[in-house]
Amino acid sequence: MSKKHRVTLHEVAAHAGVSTSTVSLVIRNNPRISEATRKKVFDSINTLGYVYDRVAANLRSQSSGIVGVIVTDISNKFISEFLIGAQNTLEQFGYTVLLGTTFDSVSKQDKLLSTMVEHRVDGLILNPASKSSEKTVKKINELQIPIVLANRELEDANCDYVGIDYVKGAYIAVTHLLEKGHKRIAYLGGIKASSTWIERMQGFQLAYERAGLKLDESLIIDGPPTREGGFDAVSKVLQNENPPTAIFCFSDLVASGVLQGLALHELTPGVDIDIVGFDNIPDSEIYHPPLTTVSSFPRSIGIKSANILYEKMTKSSPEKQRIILKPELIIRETS
Amino acid sequence: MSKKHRVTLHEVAAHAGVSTSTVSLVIRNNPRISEATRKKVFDSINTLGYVYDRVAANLRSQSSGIVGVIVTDISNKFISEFLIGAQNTLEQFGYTVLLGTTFDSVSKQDKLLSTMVEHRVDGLILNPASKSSEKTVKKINELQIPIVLANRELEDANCDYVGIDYVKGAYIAVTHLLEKGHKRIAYLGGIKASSTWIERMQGFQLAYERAGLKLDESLIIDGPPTREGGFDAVSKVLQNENPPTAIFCFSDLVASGVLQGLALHELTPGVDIDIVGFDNIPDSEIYHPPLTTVSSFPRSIGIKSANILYEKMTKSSPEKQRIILKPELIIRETS
DNA sequence: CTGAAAGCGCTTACAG
DNA sequence: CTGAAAGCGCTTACAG
Repeated sequence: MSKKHRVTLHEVAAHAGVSTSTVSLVIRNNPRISEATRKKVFDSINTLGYVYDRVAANLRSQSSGIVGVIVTDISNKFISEFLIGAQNTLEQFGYTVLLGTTFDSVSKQDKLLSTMVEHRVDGLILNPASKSSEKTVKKINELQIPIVLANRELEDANCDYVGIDYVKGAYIAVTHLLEKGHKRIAYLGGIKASSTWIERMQGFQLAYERAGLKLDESLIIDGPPTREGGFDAVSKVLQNENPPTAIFCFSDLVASGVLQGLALHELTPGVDIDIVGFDNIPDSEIYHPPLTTVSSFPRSIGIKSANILYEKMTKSSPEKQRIILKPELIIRETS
Repeated sequence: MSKKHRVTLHEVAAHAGVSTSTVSLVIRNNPRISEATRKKVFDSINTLGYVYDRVAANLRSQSSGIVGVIVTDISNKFISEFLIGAQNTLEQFGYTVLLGTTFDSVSKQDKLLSTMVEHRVDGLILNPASKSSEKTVKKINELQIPIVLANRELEDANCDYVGIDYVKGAYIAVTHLLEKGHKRIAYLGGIKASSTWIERMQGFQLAYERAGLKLDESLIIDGPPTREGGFDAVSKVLQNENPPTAIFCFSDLVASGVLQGLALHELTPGVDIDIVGFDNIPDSEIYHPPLTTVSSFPRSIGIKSANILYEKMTKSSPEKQRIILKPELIIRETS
């Protein structure tokens, strides 16, 4: 093993006494090579310490074996679970994952999209930033590679999509609160411009309509889909002259901030005020107190996204797919 | 914009009426190209919709612009925070991150290491699997690329390292419990073979020694560094004929499982039994009840790791570095 | 079942 | 300040 020089196919071929084509075929397990030759080549590979150069292979074969996955925030458990599902599935198919995190910034997202294309990714799974604009959609539609959107749908984007039914999720959560007798329910956190926020809002309204109630706009406070966002939103809504008796949170992460804020005001969730989250992240179970929430299925979304992408990358004319998973209500101690 | 064909440097050169070398230099912002030529070339790039092909560039220039980051578990908040730090820093330096998750499996780690090298990553940040063996170390030492280890040190590995002082962290946690009058303290979770477990054990022992106490091996139960691991360990230790009055947990994640297990036995943390975690992940603050824990600094570790790796990738003969961050005790309600 | 030759799309000296 | 030519390390038809 030399220090700087990388062993090439040529050298392996020379050492084994065959042609480079043969070595290439052996490496890729092509069955039309005889067992004897195969063994000879593998011996040479081992003694020379040859390392396959995918960069060269990719240039020649015009595919990279790399899939880009762009998400908004890996420290959000929902997203990290989603990522695990996508990554595991992709790796099983033999792909490697190039990860990008946008922190919900559209400009960062644009940059990542460009970088990934320059790296010739074979496909892309995108969990779009909340404020993705028409410009983003245009860019995505111009991309010449398979792409699937996850968790958040983009209007007019010509892509496959995997997500959950946020309308229904919000509907069951709010209906649960209404059935408990609440008439003033707040909706806290999440970016108003995003499809995920809008769809929850639709479910929220639907539940109100069916109950024959009118909603109070002053109880709807949007903000970043983070713990801080939840903390700020609850602080604001508690200053309302007629404060809510229950809160529907955009996500469990937002709910965690809401719980923090309530503790500060010495309000006990489930007693003084009812709270419902969204996502059912594992930690919601050990929040203080354990959080009632809507269960979505991030890992399944990741797996499904990867499967669809794989089909798009390998089949010639796959059908466009749109998969919507059904949510469930998990009742714990905050309601 | 044609549908299948990718525009090449050649075509841009022809369109702009210059040579490919010139286009190449323009793209890479080489200052020795005149402003006029530069503009002409950029115009052609835009009208043709040219996309830079890094795969080709990388093959020729023998560097990929990609850094591999291999971690044990992105759904662990400590790790995801670490990743954010590393990734942000690396991206600022212009690198793209190829992510690998081992789920603490050594064989998966081996495979990922190979894949990354085949993709010609320029450098590697490795958060080693708990049971990484001598074989792993040998493999790492043979790698011809810069590599920095994070969070867990590997004996005899010839690498830079960034982590925190686990001995001291465990020492301050256990001393805190001893000062509260506890004499039977359990140590739950974590893999016995890993440096992170061993170092905490050393701190644990040191605290006991200074207090003039002898430790009881039956209160030391190792296991996977996960919530499930914590749950299982606490279930076991509670069956001890002389159960502990306090528990030092390998990590906050383990502590979350311990809290779950205690709830099942109707023991109230901070009242019936004291608990201390390790990591100070954001959620520990809203655990039920809020967890006393040792604060480590995952994001800083990520940032430091990336900085050191960058130096190694760019400087010719950097000094070997070993950075150990100091932990702090955060007292909340479980003790 | 195996080999000789061309080429993927860039960058790199080198020449002018 | 710019161009012609070689080459990075593979894979891909094609021929035998």
